[in-house]
Amino acid sequence: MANTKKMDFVLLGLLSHESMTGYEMKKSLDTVLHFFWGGSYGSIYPTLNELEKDGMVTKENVSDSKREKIAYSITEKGKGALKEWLTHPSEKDEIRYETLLKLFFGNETGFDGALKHIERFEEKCKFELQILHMFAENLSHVLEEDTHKYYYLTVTFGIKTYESYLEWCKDARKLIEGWGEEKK
Amino acid sequence: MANTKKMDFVLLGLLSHESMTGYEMKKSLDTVLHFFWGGSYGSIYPTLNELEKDGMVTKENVSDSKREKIAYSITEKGKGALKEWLTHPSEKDEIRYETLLKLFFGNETGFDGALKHIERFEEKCKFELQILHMFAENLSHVLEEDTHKYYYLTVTFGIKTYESYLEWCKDARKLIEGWGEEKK
DNA sequence: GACAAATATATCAATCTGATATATTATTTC
DNA sequence: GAAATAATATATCAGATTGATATATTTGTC
Repeated sequence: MANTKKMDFVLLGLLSHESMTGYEMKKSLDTVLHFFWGGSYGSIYPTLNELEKDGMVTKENVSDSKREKIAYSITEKGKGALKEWLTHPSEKDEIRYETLLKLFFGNETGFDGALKHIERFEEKCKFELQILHMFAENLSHVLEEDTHKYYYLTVTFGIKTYESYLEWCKDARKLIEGWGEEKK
Repeated sequence: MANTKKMDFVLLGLLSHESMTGYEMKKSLDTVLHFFWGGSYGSIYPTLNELEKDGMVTKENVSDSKREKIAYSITEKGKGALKEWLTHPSEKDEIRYETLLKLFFGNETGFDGALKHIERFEEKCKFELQILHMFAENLSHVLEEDTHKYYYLTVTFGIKTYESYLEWCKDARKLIEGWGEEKK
């Protein structure tokens, strides 16, 4: 499948919910999708132009309001392509955790170094969990709408995983502290 | 920090454990690091050449055995660079789950489509968990060695997270099935 | 009224992936 | 024991993506 480009479908998916600008898509990627996907301007804007050339989306200059912007909408062809992709099994599920990487090579820096990485990770998880709980609370009031149902599922995924990360942090700290005691 | 290249440190880290060939590093990435990091030949071999040019590693042609191969070893300079990187806070901790992405856009394919993605994800998690439990069991006998301690920590991370994924799968399936009932 | 923050689009070098090419050795199957 | 398949080993490349940066306007704040 060549070099299996995903950004196409991410943007089509967002546009299947509602028409928006590239900038707004980036904001969605940084907030609601942030817990399981990412994306940068460097792939958003070029991809949008390709999608338009291929008839998957249509552009509309919305300069009537104060600011010049380009609102994109999904076409029937775009919806078809999205649907087709959605029915295929997922290929790439992966985590890329620098924290774990540094922990794995921890013997170079010792127990103290490892503990610092874990503590920092712990703080980040607590912060993200707060946001996720807020999302869940807000969504719980509007679950009648179908798109919100699926959004809610991904939020519960985030909560489950971050909670398990925090549990692991506690266990890992205890293990390391125990190893520290051995050495004395 | 420019375009923050990580492969340098991944390879230096592996070589800090023991000298090996590029092929063996790839195998490590596909097995022990697989649960939190990745890497392809297309970045391994070029990076190894750069590292040698920079005096971070040394090459040694090991053609004495049956097969021609190049064994790499880390230098003192390389160890210094690795240590320096290890003490810096981690920057990039992220998951990229196509399953979650497809689930998020699930209203295009409906409950059945969502359930299929979750079931496939569930199977994958069960499979990975088996491997992780095997790793944990093997490691538990050799925990005296420091490098194994850190390895063990990453394995327990994998177990904790995959177990929480499985819990989420169960919850998510129930939720979706409930939503399916509503519609009837 | 000045200054910072947010909105909005766009591009680029550096990086990494996934695929492919090539060649040898080890192992399995008939 | 020959043939087919899998594993070992290195290497390269097009295509995808990131992170940074450039530019310009508008909104909000002190």
